[in-house]
Amino acid sequence: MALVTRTIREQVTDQIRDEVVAGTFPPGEPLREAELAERFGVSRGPIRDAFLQLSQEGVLTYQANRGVTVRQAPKPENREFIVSLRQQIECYVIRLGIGQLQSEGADPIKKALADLKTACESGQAPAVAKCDMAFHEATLIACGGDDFLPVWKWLCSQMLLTYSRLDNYEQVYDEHVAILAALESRKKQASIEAIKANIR
Amino acid sequence: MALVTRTIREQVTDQIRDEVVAGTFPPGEPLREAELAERFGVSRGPIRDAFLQLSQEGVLTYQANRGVTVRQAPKPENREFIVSLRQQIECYVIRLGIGQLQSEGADPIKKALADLKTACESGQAPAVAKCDMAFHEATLIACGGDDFLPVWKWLCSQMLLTYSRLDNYEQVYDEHVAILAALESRKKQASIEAIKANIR
DNA sequence: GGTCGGTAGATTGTTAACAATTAATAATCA
DNA sequence: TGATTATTAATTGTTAACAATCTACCGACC
Repeated sequence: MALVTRTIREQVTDQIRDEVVAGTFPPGEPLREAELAERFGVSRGPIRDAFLQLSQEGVLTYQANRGVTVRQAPKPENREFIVSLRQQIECYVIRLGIGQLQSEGADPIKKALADLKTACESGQAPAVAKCDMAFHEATLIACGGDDFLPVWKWLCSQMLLTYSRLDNYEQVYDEHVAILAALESRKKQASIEAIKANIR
Repeated sequence: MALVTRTIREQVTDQIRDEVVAGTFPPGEPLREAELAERFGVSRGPIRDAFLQLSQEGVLTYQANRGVTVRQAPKPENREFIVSLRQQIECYVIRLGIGQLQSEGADPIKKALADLKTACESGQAPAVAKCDMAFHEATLIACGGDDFLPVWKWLCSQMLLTYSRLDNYEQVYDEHVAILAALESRKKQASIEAIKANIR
């Protein structure tokens, strides 16, 4: 059992990230360590760790002795550039790694796609956004792009902080089906086109 | 007095980052919390915070319950791409922000340039690398690119982990003089060219 | 009326002790 | 002998208490 033993810090970090992205906390208002510690039933230590990590990820803003707040969304004029950087990274990793992608290497991507399907059917935007990211992360890992994960996550966080285009869940799902299909058939150019069409 | 009150965590983080970049710790060998805590005369708390932050910055690699190690340098084939991303960010920020750059806004850049001169004359590679980064950081801030600082720092860390081209200190200094001159005269295209020539 | 200074409460920063996990060594059994 | 399981030491993860800092409030003074 117990394939992975997740530490409290990791669980708390994921939970807070989800809530911030889902818009639970009003922007500008500080997140209090003691409050969250009590809510999760843990001490302030892991909460502090989570705050620090999420600040680095670009989800929260940290000020010494004054705590953290939800990071304000990037300026609209910067969004296009951020999207471009994320596109470049995913396309670069695929271009380099699709050749050595084994057939069983795509299994995590398939699983992520199944989760995404469930989320789309449920119609809950935060769940869809989370599964969407998980799909792309699985793709990056499968293509050997682990090295770029931190910077990729930062870019994704910035995108998630802005209003996202999660309106047509059916289309979202279809686009990812197309990505997986192109990857599995080892079509480099088609995969890149599918990724570019999806990231926007 | 006391322009900024730097927390212990920040001081420790900077110190460890400097040492890692300078090559103090052999790659692969774990960094021990207790050992560093004793060396700095603080408790393990701030050390843990520093480890966590530096892992996010891409300087260290963190494994649950097993500590951190110096991150191995990115694969050589990825270096060119990383350099390209950093170039794009700096050029983008300058393109967008050079218009609203006030004359006194360049003061921190001038100060960074003076520090760089001192470092180049001393001939110590780690000091030069640090001042080099500080110069570019000051430039980004002056042009209103604060938002991109985390992702920019990650890219820089990756570059610093590979063997760098710090051989001709005089040229390094001259290149930065050229950058500042172009910025101060508000020449957008010339600034971008100077930046591109320097980042490699 | 407005500003300066101080006090009290709230909040974050740091520490040291304790718990849980890991890795290496020794002991047991086939 | 070889492999497998206890044991133990080293290390990280978590907690709770203590210290330092900041914020808001209130009163004295000009």
